Amino acid sequence: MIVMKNEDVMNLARKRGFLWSSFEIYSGVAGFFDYGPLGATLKNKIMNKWRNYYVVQEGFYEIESPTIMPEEALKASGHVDHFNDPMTECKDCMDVYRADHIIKEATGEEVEGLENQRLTEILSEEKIHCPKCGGHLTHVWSYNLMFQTLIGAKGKKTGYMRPETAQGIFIPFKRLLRFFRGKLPFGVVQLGKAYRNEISPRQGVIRLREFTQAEAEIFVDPRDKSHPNFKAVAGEILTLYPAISQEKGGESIKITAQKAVDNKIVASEMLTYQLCLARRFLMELGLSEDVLRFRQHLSTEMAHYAIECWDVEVYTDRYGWIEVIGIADRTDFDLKSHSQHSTEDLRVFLEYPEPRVVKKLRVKANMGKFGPLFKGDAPKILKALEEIDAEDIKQSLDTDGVFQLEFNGTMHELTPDLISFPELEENLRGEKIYPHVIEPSYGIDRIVYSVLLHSFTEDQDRTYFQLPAEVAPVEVNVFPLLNKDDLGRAALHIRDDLRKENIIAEDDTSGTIGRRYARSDEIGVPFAVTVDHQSLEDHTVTIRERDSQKQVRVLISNLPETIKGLISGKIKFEEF
RNA sequence: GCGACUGUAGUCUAGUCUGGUUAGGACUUGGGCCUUCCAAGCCUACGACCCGGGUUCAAAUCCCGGCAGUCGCACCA
Repeated sequence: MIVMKNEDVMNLARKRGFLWSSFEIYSGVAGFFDYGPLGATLKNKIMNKWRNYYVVQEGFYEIESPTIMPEEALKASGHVDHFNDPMTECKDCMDVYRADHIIKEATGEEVEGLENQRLTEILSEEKIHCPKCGGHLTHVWSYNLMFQTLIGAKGKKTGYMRPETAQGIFIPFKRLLRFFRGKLPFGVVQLGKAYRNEISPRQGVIRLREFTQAEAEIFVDPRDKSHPNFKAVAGEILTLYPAISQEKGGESIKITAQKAVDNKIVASEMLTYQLCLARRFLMELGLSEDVLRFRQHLSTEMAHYAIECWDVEVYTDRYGWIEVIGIADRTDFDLKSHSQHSTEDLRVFLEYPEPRVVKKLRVKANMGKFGPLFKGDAPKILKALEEIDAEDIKQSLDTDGVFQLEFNGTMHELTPDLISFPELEENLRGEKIYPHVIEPSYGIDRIVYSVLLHSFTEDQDRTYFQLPAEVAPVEVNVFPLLNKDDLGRAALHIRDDLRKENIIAEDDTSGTIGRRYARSDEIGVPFAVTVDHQSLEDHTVTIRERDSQKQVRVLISNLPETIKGLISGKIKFEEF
């Protein structure tokens, strides 16, 4: 049974301090949300769980880079060009077009890079109308998904809020490569805010203008996308929705990770391994198999940097299937592009298993003649010769008897008596290549939302978040059964003892015990400890489990250890 | 971005059409009473007309603008 009610979930989340829209007293700004006291803790716990997965278990390292980036870096990444489209809209049929595209279609002129105002003028000068219905077009506006800012007192340098955390990992690649002592594969992660100035963010926490990403960039040898630990996940069953099924209107398929690779449904072990990891992560957060699927991007929707991408989607009642994680093979797009724009060599030297012997021609000058002929220019001409493929020079000499070299604006004729071509055996130990990047990119806010949505439970007389104990923002509540005698004081002692053991413990004395259980359940506290009169006599208390509402009695002295075991899952409540 | 509709305590809502007393109720929440285990009851307290401007003797109510929300269109590299 799956109960989801976006409305009820968001109401409860707002009421109990998980999530609310930001800047409410100034009537709010669309696309921004606050995490309240419980929400922030829940989110942090989910992020820490993510760290445990990727940093501790996978052995990747976390870095932190600035959220403001200079224009050059985002030009290299392709974001400046892809986020700056001049748009125009038909006043009649309301279709939206790229203004430069329409003009090019109508006039054949390339107008890319012109100012919006100029484009607007061209539209009216050339009497260009809506290609669909012939209606009038609006003025041209910039459709820019990045938040722009100016860096420095004089504000001469344009900066942008980063649209993804990934770039912060690609840019210092040389230093990272050195940190990992030059060996592939290695993984670097970053958790942090990213910013996109969405046109119309109207889907609550699903499309935020400022959101939290957790991204891992795994740098791999492009010729070897196997995974050393693939066996560990090979038997896991994945719900895949490949591009080809989507195009044919087909259904998703259930298939083992091994078969997905064997049948080439997913391109590599590396990618498939990441799918399995994502699935495990979400399931441990309480999302069940039947609300999860992996949808492959169609070639038309793929981002500019990827060759293959799988979205991990979660089913929601309000929005249908939503993407919570994107797992992409970004190839060498980013490193190559940053190399070209920055002139830094971001390649990795990969050693061959065996050195390769390559036979090669070398240009050898007969210095006895070469020197006197060219005098002072001789060394420079020699250097220029080395830049040219020896095969080409030899061929030219063999056929024409002369090789023309342009140097410093004058032509020099090189004759066969000046140079010879001894054959050399070169010992190649490896080559320099751009690593490929496998990138799982988690949308933390959407995951928090999914966890709340799917943990939301309504039974006959309770409404509550059935959060996994591991991520519950309050781990245990301590209640005196009644507000009299010394029960309250005893409860506070117990609460403090639990806190000393790093357990998130709260107390509540307001209202009847039933009301307090209800309040406690509502925010998903997995366990409640109740102090009664018997506690004062035999030093025992009861532990009540949220989901079963059953109680067991334990010694107060064993309580912290028991609660810890229950939260971590090492002790099962049913086993008492 | 465009259009339609909507906006009263934490929540749900009465009042708005037809301008006029101290903006009413329920739930929630805080304090207290009662209470030996699952939102009971009683007393009590806190708490609101989205923001700005206009019309008027007087605006929650009428008008204009803004913001936000919902829906539709579009957008979502």
